[in-house]
Amino acid sequence: MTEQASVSTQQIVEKVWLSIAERRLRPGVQLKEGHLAEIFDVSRARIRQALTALEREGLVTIIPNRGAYVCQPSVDEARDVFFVRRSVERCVVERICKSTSKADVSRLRSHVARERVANANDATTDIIKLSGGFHLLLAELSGSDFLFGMMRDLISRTSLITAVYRNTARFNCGPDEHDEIVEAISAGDGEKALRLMQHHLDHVEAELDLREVRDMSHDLKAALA
Amino acid sequence: MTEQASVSTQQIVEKVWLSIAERRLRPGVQLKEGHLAEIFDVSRARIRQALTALEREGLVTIIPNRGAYVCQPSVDEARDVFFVRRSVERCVVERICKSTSKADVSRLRSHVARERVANANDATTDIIKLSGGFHLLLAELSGSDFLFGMMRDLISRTSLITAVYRNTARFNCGPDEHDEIVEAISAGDGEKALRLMQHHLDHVEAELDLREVRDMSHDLKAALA
DNA sequence: GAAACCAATTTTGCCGACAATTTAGTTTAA
DNA sequence: TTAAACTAAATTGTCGGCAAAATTGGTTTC
Repeated sequence: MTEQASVSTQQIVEKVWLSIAERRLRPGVQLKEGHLAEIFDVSRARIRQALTALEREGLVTIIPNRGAYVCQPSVDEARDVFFVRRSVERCVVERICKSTSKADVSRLRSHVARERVANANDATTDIIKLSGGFHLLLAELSGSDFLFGMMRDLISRTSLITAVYRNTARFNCGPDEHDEIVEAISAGDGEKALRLMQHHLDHVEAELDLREVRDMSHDLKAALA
Repeated sequence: MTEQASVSTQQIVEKVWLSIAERRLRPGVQLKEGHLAEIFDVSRARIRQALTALEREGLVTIIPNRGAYVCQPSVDEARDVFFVRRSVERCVVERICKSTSKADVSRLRSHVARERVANANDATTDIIKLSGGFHLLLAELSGSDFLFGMMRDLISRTSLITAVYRNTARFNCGPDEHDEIVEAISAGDGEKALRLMQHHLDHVEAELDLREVRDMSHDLKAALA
């Protein structure tokens, strides 16, 4: 018999995060500690940790004595996130363009290459992770820890918003626009990189359907399977 | 006999936050769960919650299996926080200037008035809370939940940095500069408000002594008394 | 004399169980 | 018929205790 190592808090967070991003867990669903504990086969204490982490990332709302629910971002909140993202991403690109090393460009290129592979294979999970990861990598290369943390928050919130409001079947944060941005940075053309980034964010936001959605899935166990 | 209600998690966070901001808890000090539990007379579980909250605010670092320590922000990290603050505060002021109501200005004026009172009375605790609160109020009035949350993070980190690196005895975030900013906003002069805010942040950063500090206080109980 | 090792103590991580609160269902009265 | 009130079930909040990991202090060895 093999010793069955229990699931870590981080793994639970990622699993729930993915389930939300892939629209298997719908906004408004209550995440009951007991159910999750049973599903992941861990104690409720660990579930609790995961839920507070998810609250910090803006994916769930915890109401005292009432429980944790998948966030239902309003249209205003969605626009708010995109507004802040525009500012932050501008900041990031500006900083990167001030001092780019060859190693940085190489990391960016290899990341975009992985995005292409995921897209070619239609690997939904990888596509979601990597398209967010691109922007996260940019923040990392900007050299500001605080911007990095902020981008982390913004990306998880954007994932939720995209999951709720997107109307197209395809994920919109494709590798082509990422690629253009990388090449502009590599060429040292800061102006162009900034312009491309703004357009990129415009496209992502433009593909959202900003009508209110009220939908619930009670199939918690199946969604997390 | 009166029923002794136990201390809430939030109260513990605030208490530790203040102790750090007032330099009674020095950077690098380990915050042992057992000791804190004894000091506040609560269970370790609640201390644990408070510590994770403090970690999120950037005031303590939690190392797995090793414990929680008061953060020791490096000079680079300090500059990083101020860099981001400049961008965010610019964003906030721009948004406020676009649409200011009389009620907003009135709230700002009354806040600055409270700052004046605290300064006149030399009430250190109030001065710290209110000077941060001014910037937080600006973020609130900007109407962006995300900017508000970000400013919350930035302020707590700035408090830590100020506690570590300031060389003057006085707190620098005085009400006079705040007052000027409010009046510029009230007059609808966005350009001036922005300029004043930048100068204000310059002053705050300029009064920091950016040499490394290595100091520890073991007097945990006294610092929290 | 210094480095390495080992045991005893301290501290963190985790889980199960109990208490408090909320929710859902049923009864009762207007 | 409706609404309030009461009861039972379910869910969250909290605590104490135990296991695992790390620190400390002393001892041995080279």
